[in-house]
Amino acid sequence: MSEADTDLMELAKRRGFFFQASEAYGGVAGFYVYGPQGATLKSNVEDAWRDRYVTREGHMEIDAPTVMPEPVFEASGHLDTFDDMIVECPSCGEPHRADHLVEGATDIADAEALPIPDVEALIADHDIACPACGEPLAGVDVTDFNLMFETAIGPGSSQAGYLRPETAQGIFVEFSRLKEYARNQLPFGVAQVGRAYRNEISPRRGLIRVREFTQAELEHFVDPEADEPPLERVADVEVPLYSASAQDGDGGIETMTVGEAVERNVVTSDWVAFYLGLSKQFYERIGVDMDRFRYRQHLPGELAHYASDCWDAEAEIDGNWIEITGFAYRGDYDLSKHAKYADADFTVFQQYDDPVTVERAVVDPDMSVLGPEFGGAAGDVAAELDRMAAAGEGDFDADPIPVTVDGETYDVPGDAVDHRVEEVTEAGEHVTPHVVEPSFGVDRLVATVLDHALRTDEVDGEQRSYLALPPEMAPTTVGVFPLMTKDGMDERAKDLASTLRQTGLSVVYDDSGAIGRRYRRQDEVGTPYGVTVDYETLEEDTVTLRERDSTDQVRLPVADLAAAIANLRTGGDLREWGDPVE
RNA sequence: GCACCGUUGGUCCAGUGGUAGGACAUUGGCUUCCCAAGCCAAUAGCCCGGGUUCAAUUCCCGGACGGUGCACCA
Repeated sequence: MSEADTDLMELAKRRGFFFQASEAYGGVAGFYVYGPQGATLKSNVEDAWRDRYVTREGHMEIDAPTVMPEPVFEASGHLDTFDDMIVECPSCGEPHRADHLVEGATDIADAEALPIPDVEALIADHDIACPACGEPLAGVDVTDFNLMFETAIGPGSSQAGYLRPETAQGIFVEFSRLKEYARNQLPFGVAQVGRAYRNEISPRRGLIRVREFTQAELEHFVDPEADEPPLERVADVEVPLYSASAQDGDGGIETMTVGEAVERNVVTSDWVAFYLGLSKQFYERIGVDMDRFRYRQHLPGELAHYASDCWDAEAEIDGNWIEITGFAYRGDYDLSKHAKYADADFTVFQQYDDPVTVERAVVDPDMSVLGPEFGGAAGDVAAELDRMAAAGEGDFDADPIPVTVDGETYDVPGDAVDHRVEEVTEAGEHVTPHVVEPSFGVDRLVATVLDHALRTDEVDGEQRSYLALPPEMAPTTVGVFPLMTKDGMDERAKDLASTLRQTGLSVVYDDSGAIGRRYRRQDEVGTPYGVTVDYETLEEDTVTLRERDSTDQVRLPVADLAAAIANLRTGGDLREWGDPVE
């Protein structure tokens, strides 16, 4: 842990950005509280995200429950793939993936699918030993460790539920309603900002790996055949790319435009490329240092069970690269899985430009004949006839027509089956949309923004540490101080603070201690502007306005203050608003 | 989950088998100050459980939490 990291943790705790939860009861690993500064900062980051990915892109936002019933996660694959079979060596204590050990010792390719008793038996039968120390593992319990938090829904013999491990499932599950709201038009995007939960084996490094966290996810549903991303909007955006091949070889980060990345096929999915470009602008806006930022492609073995191409946005914190966003092309994996398990429609009907006419074989079996003839099997026979016709199988000119169901052959009288080829006009088709998913870890964004904002410098020979947060992100926008608490300066300053608050600004009033100390206090929590009421204010209605990063000050009329601050927030120049002080 | 190290006012640290001290911060007063000034005062602490002991914040064991390494991270 470096000095900078320690400094940041200390600052975060002392000034109320974030701290360990439930410390009064000894604390619990992987849970954090955002304090008064941190909660506002986080909310500012979320607002900027909403503005970028929902408002400006014309997508919709929903807010789904964090608890969902078990079948959701059977469908999503999280029950199977999100849990690990652990066997712990009784001798050296090393935990191992039991299924991996079995796969290594046998021909079984997918031991994870086996029940635990079978895996335990296989370990005994094959004399599997601990890879670390050689101790035989026969007879040692294999335990399931699922990274999802389980809960019970309702009292008594309630149904099992889980805290969602990603917000995305709350969107996929509600797809059929959501597509209705999108008036059955692809493409459309659904966003969600909310909590997700993973029972991490080993939470680490402050906000970086926690058990309860906030995600901001966008699920962009597109027609894989017809929809193209508006690449021209981001074609000229330069992005630092760290490709899989560069990671394999000795290559490094290569900066190129999005257009070039697509051209050279460095990023294979155009949709992913589009979001890499769009998102870079977002990161810059919230204060991520672009010198400590890169897009890294997942290595083939690293891909999630649902993803075909995946890039992570990574930020360097304290010498380590951490994932702050995953950009995945999830294909139709999720919607197809839910379609299989759930009782709803996970497709969108796409109308053709012009209806097409196709020839289709249809059968119309006479059930008044099949029924008495085959009894209970009649329904299955009819279904099989249907299938045969659609597949172009079987000989419908024969009499009788042989139909095989469950290994038994039924002779269907030829005149009981009306078989013909019809011309059918189709206006469109049901398409399972593909999903492009930018998935942001909000807590990691906050951690990055703080880490990248922390500065130290010297003012008039005194050390100063401050957070160079973008004004839009800063928890407080302006501090108002009376130079002294006498001759009415404090009253005047309180009035001014109140007036500024009415304009919607986040304002702090402080009259404690010397003026310099008050500037430092606000510097430390990243407040970008400071206003000081002095004797001249009382006489001439002017104040000094101070900028955090430069500590420069100008004097300007009180009447101009709100406009000046609004202008500075959007990149204005302090010196255009008044004469420099000293 | 394993291993090593750590845990003392709000924060960062020092220290002790007889329950503790500093720095910074905070609050009040003096000072009336435009970049952490000075003086006075106040507030505030030994992670939890068990053991050894007349006595444990200190020693021993266990736990929780934190850091690091390994494993894990769909």
